[in-house]
Amino acid sequence: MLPIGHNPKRSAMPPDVAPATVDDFRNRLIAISETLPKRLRQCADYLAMNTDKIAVSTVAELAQAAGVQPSAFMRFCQLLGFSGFSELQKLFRQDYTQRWPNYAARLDALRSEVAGNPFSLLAEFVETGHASLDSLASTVDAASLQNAVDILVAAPTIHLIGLKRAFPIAYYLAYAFGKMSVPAMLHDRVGDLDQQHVMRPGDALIAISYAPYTQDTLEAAALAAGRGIKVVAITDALNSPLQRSGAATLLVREVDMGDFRALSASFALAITLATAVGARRS
Amino acid sequence: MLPIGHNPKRSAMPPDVAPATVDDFRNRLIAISETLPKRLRQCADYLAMNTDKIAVSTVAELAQAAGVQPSAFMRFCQLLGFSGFSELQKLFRQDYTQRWPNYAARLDALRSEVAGNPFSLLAEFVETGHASLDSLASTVDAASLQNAVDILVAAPTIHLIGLKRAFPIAYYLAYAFGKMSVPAMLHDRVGDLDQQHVMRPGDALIAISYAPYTQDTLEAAALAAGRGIKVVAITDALNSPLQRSGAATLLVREVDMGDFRALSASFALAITLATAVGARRS
DNA sequence: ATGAATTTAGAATATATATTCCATAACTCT
DNA sequence: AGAGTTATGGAATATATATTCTAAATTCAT
Repeated sequence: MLPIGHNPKRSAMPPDVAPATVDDFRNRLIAISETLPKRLRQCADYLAMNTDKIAVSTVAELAQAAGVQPSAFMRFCQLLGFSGFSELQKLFRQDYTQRWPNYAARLDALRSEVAGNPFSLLAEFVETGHASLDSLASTVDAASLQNAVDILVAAPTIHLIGLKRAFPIAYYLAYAFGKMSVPAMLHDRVGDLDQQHVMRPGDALIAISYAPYTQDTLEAAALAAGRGIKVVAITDALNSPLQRSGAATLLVREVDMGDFRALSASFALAITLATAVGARRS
Repeated sequence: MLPIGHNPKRSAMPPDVAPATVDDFRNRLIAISETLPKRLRQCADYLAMNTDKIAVSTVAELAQAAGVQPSAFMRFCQLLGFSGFSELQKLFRQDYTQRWPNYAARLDALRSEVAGNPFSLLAEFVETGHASLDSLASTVDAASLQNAVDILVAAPTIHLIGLKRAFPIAYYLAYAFGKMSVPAMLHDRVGDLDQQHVMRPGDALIAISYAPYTQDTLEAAALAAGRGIKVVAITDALNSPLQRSGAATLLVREVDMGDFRALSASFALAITLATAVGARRS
């Protein structure tokens, strides 16, 4: 009956004292999440990724989101050392009101701060990311997108080429197609493509290149076009050399900041292509 | 008895429809606050300066803070057009969480609409990209970022590992570091790292992994940590296994849609790291 | 200053939400 | 395989919280 005294059992025991700060909470969460049974682990995993929701949700909501019964969630709170959910929530509500006006205004404030501060730099890149995403709606139109999807859906195998800065996108497309069992081949040099048996009639090639255009990518596109393979180009200018291969072009203007360009817009476009093609093929 | 029909009395009447957005709320608040009797005006004034507290407080708390009875606060909510306080609070809780939309419902909507319409799919991915970028402000804090940059600046060589979905980010970091002549090595399997001579004392490792975590990445981080190499982790959960390597963690929540996740936020963070480190090194 | 209308405070009630309990299911260990 | 232990789901209960109601106070127009 007495809960006093130490217990050498395998799963974690609630400590005598509740976490007093959000950091305490974090640490305790990390500490116990190794040794948790299924449902309680679901709670831990969910909260680890969604700490921000604690302040504004009910147990019922959180429990459902974690795929768990409210009672399980309750027991989890107690394992963390709280008397119940209310106490946990109180902690986060306090934290929320403390560091507020920041949340929305923070980025603005930071942008004006001294350059060289990494955090204000982050604010800048976040901003350029937003800008790039916004521009996507005006550079890509529904018809060309539809056209590109149609081409890709019809292709037995989709070939991919993108080098240097464009490589992450080509890779990601290959990864996504793979996940959806869409036959795709990622190429990282023209040599591969050059062999007759690699690209077969009816196949399609997605070529990705931004200025200054990578020679290999252009060659690959030209090679494919020469063999009657349809080319879908993801590029950044109307007069991009990729156009010369008669490619179905999807235009992406990444806003650049200094020497580097974010790829937010390109990725949004890439996932769209992958998902749309995946959906149509299955 | 009938509340129908207009009333030409001096003080404001509740409108038929409740504010649907935070902006609506603000406008309505401003509109009526001129013509309010004492206690209700106190409510208005208090909320005008403390809108952020609405999501995480009870009527009793807010009423007390405004120096008013709960019932007065109640009547104020109704003047605003809400059925009661709960409805008002719901608006603000949603506004706070809306950045992490409810995908279950959303995906269903998409599945029907999107099959033949890639453009609306693109719109969705653009939106999730925006959401992910916004979330960075709340998951990454200035201190951890600064800490990570410090670690990387001090390292003679920066090692990079990120596989599967995280690979594009690792690759991009390597590319960016390369452009800035920061010594960096991209690893794509643990084997490389395992050799004593590859990671030298003082080096740092950037490990990138999102749930479900790739075993090789975790092993690499553990291996590095075991040799006293400092680890900077880019990951998505507090209890991410990367934490076990005592890594300096940068938390990124990519909003996911279905099986795929955009990488907008991760890239913004990656470029920031690269640029900040590059600037400090040169 | 007086009556009518409006506003208010506080108690009473309704509702939402957290929390506990217990029977059953899933493990562990021998 | 079977006893003992731990974990789970769901209903039952307790508690917090929102909301309504009414009598009293205040305000306003005349």
